[in-house]
Amino acid sequence: MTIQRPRGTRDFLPDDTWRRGQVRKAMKDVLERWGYQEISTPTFEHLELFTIKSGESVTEEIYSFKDKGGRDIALRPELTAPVMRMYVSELQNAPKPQRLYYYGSCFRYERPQRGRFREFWQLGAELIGGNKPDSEAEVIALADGMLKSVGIKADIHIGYLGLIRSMLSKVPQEQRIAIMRMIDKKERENLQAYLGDIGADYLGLVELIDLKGRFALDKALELSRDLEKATDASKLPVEQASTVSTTSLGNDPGILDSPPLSGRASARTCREVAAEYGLEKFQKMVDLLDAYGVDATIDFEIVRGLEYYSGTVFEIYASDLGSQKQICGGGTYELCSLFGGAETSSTGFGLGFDRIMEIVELESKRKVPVVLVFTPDVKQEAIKVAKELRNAVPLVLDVMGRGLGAQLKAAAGFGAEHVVIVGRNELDSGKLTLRDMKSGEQESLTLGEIAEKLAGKYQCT
RNA sequence: GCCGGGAUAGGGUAGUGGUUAUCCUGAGGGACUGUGGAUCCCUCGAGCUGGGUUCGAAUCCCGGUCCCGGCCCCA
Repeated sequence: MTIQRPRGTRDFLPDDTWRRGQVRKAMKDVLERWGYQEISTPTFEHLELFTIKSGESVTEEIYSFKDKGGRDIALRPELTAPVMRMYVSELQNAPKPQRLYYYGSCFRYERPQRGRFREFWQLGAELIGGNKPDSEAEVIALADGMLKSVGIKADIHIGYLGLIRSMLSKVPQEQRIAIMRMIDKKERENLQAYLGDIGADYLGLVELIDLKGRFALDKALELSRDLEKATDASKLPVEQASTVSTTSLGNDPGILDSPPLSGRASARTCREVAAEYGLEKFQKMVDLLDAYGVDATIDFEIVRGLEYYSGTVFEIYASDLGSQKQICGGGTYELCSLFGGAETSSTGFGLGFDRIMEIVELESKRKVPVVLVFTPDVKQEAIKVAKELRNAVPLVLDVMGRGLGAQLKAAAGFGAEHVVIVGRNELDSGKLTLRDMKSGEQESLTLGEIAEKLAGKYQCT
């Protein structure tokens, strides 16, 4: 009986690992060109880091345990919180903005299915220290560039929480939470009915989220004007919703338990984040995206359900991925104060690396190393030759004690394109035999000539 | 947590109660002593797991594990 992998985990064979490496490298190249710097954080953290950010309910989906010192430890379920923790403790006084990126595995105790595993990889970026339209546009354009670099065609949907939060400032908080949830869940009928029940039809929310693209923006501008008028007239204290409150967990059971909420509700009750009209900011951002040449759909239905997002939010979808088609999510948020730092806006995103791997198509294939074939009587010399050639190309040589014929046979089975043959004749003449395994042609060349000839064909990546 | 479909050598498979479990591929060894995947020979290697029904179970029934797809959820 062999030992199995734990549920929801995967082994990556050499080919898989190579493919993942290629994709990762292509996307990292883009990040580096945009001036982002890689960081890494621990695989496990104090459980508290994640419950502070997302509420106690997340513990249900976290791999957590008590260590031998009695500490509550969690395998990280995401990377934003660790990155922000690191920023608060190490980088608060560094020049802003900070452009950072990360790649690493995360763990969630969930039911595995297509594009969803218990250990999965995220590649993400954070631009910390600004909330201007410029930051948001840069980050979205960066995500777009990364996906394009690996040939993925994706739909980018961008929303703006400033407007919706402002609209919702007119209704009590519990209702706000319920409404956000219904928008996020795309429960249109329920939303319509609920807004009717509480007499909030006049907000025009359903109309707004039904529109996509340019029309959505026009509608938003219209609603924004109405909103200003209404506010002026009634002198409603907009600050009620605009105040940044750093109150941590909302432990009010009345709110947590109020139907029809569950799950994310606790996350939303964590805190209030600044809400402002600022629709012109969003418009500027859209114009900048245009300059970047990014094709995005304006979609106010994107609310990302999380209380700490404050400005632009976005999600990216890939069509042929079935039910788990979202490959990227991000936005502008304020998390620093939760971890004890001065409040700072950041914009960032996380890419679901495994889902991307399901849809990328790689044109290149991995090169099989050159095989050095030798007659057993010159093994010592062959090893010295191998050592030299390895400066130029990846190369393997027999360790199975095979004779020349068997070595060639093995090289053919191995899929080698080139074989270098070393025997007494070659050593005496000073020229080695280079055999092209496809054509069967052989030529006599010096070690240097072989190295030069093959180097270009076996560039290690 | 819920619903559906699965699980037979390393990979791919056949087999609806009957005793040595099918075939392909693969891997290792040998023949072959300085030139190819051929051929020949030998070897290795399997019914997820635990119960039950039965004279007898890969096959039928139940539990569990894992995989695939869909819900719930997705910080």
